Amino acid sequence: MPSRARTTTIIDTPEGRKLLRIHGTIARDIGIRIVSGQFQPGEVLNGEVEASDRLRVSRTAYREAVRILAAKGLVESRPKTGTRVSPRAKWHLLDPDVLSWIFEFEPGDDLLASLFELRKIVEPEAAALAAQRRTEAQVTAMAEALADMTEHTLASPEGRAADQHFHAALLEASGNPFLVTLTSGVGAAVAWTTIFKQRHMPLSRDPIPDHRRVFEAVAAGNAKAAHKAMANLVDMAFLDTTRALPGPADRNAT
Amino acid sequence: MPSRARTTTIIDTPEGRKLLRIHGTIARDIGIRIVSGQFQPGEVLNGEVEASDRLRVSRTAYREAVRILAAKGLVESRPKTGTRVSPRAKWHLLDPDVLSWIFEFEPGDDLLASLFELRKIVEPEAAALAAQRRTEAQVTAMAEALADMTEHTLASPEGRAADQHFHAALLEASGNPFLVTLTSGVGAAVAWTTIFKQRHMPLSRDPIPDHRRVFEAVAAGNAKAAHKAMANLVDMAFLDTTRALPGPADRNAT
DNA sequence: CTGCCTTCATTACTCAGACAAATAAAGATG
DNA sequence: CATCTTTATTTGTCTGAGTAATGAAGGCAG
Repeated sequence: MPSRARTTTIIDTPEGRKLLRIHGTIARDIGIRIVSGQFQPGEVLNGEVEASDRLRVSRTAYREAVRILAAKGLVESRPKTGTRVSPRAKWHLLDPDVLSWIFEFEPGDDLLASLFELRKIVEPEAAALAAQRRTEAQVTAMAEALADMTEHTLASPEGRAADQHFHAALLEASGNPFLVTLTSGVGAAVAWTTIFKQRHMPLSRDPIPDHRRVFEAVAAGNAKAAHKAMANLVDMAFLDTTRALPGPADRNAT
Repeated sequence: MPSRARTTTIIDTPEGRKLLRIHGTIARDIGIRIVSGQFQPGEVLNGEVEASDRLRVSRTAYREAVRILAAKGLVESRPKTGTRVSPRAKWHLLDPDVLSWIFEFEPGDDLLASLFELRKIVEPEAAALAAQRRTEAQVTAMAEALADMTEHTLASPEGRAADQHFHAALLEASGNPFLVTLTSGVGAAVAWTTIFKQRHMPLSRDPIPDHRRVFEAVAAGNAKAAHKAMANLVDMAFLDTTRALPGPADRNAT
């Protein structure tokens, strides 16, 4: 028996990506196909046996992948009927993984606009709350992150990490755990597209001053100013992102 | 061998609850213990073998439960170290299941306040967007839901369903899928507490007029009025909920 | 013909036991 | 003392069997 080349299952680990087990990679694969429209809502996936041996994995691994997708609202499985893709209304669109899968394939234009619409609603308010509630330690953390951002630019990984730290500290300062999860997930997904952006055009505009304005307003405890500064920052980020992503991307008009 | 009484595994299905498989019930069990603080972040769960035979289930079922929890960011498992509860910052607090688990055990007072803070930020804006973008069909749907709410009251299951339909239609009208998932999940969790509320006190105030004002503003396409009316509605809902939930609930001060 | 009940076939669900892979910690080596 | 190697433990994966749920087809009365 030639057996399978399973022992050499080197999981596709591009670079800074969290390395996944088999069930993780399969969940990601199918998840991407679902959010990209390759598997339409209502469509039934192949049965466990067929699917698992088409993918050359055990049923166990495949089933765990399906559990993950079901936990994120992408599929629903019942005996006799099989596993079918859920309607889009049931998808947990704000789940970090689902978001990353969406942005993995294509940003999606209208979805991107919706996402920034959400940011525009939430983040300024979060900044305003942070201005009212921030502790000294949080101000210090934001200051350090801002300094790191200034030193390394957004063109470097360190700079992007500093950007993330800045926003994380700000959200932390808002004192609302729901705002933290919401915006951190969204922010991570958007940041992922920023990398694409950097490839196409060097960098349209220096984002540091925008960040500095937000920081100073929060540090000063000026909620109104923080709100305004953050609103401006989101607007600018949206402009940068849309300008960088060229195509009309009309491959599937949902 | 007497075997086990597994054949009589009647899954605990209280009433209107979605009936769960074994892996689902286990995930829910552990999930509730995590969000309620019985399993602290950083703590490692029992090994798969020990845990699975303590629960009298197969390792497969237990593992699928862990996959679900991992998909929701509650745990992280690696070989040799085991499965450990993730820090709260990694939890997907806006996941519908996680939310329901949180509200299953204890509303949580500060968490409840944070949740309504989020609603207060998002829902008025969603109403404003709905006022600008709603189609005739969506207005009709909202009108019907409102009529049903008026007929049956919130004291009846039909009335609560109508309430959900009303808000769902409104969110749909906002044209932003992220707002839909965000608010529908949050709304469902809050609605779940409404049932508790009804048990303790009959009903403090008639919510119909609040809803009617929102509806009329949206139907008229008046974004500002819709924003204001919805803000008022959320405020009232918060007052009702906090007034109904009595205790200081000091059992675990996070 | 219609409506309800029973039977049946299909599918996911659960179980059991074995082996593989990863990795933190202990131990050996320089 | 530092670094490499070994080891033990835990999750990860595979296989094959049997169970439970359920939509659909068929039977039976009205």
